[in-house]
Amino acid sequence: MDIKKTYSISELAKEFDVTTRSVRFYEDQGLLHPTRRGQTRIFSSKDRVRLKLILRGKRMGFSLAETKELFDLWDETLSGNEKQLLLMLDTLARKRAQLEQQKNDIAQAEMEMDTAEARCREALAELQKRKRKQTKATHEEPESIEQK
Amino acid sequence: MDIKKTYSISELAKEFDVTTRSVRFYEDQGLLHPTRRGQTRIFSSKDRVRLKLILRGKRMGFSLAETKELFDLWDETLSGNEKQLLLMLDTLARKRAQLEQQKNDIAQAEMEMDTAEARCREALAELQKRKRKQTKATHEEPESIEQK
DNA sequence: AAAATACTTTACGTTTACGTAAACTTTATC
DNA sequence: GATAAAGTTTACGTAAACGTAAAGTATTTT
Repeated sequence: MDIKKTYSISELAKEFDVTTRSVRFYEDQGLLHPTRRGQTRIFSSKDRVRLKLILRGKRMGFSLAETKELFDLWDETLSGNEKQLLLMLDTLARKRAQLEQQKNDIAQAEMEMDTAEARCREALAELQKRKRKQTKATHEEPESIEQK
Repeated sequence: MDIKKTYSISELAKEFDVTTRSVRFYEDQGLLHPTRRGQTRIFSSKDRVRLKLILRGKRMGFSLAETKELFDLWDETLSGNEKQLLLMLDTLARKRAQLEQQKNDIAQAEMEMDTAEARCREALAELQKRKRKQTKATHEEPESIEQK
């Protein structure tokens, strides 16, 4: 239960920081289904939710086509026959597998970033040590050390 | 320490299930740097690692350009001056934030898939119940029930 | 009513990440 | 030595996801 019932294109665009062009494109591709008042698009809170899902999907590396497939499948599922329900369960299982893969990828990436960061810090410490030595060695004219 | 030292283009392509076209494209974009024996490309195990990283990046929604930036930055970092090291640390922090966002996205998606699956199963159970009732009601001519 | 603001359609342009085909060379196999 | 297999360059093609005008309509503000 959202606060508002309907939204203009620019409201949605602003809220989710996308261009109106993108929103229209998503409609064009069948991902959003605003009604019209005259020419003007009126978006429902369902559309709003879907826009949110579209953008999350993008962050997770899903194409618009993939997201649309999910939307369509879910709509068909709501029509409620057994085959559709089973199909949806199947799709859900596959998507879960994909998410597992992504979680693994992220975990790997984090580990590698840990070691990368550690190496960076080591190298920095090494540089600092040398700097201090230098400072001691040239102790009588410390202004000779570069310090931008 | 990998098993092998060098790889042909088709070896890599097969191992990671990409086309040779893709591998050449990655080289063209400056992500891989095979040496040559005559015309033929010879890939090092460093190239192999990078290919693996490229593909993982793609699964995580990174563009080739982004991945290349990281590669380049890391190479510069290895040259070891302080500014580069600090820059790398900064980049690492930003990437971590990005990964956090992705983890949130995944967690959200998983929750939604949980409820979606639950609804599916409810709907299925509902259908089964109705079916059983039907069977009882028409108990004397059970062949009248559709069962494809 | 004039001007500004928000929205619309139509349509061509752009970037990314390759696919696909043509024509050629090099290397391995019979 | 012919032929197949694997590799190469060059170059045009394509789908996705918008960007960017252009030119018009509708609404609100002054």
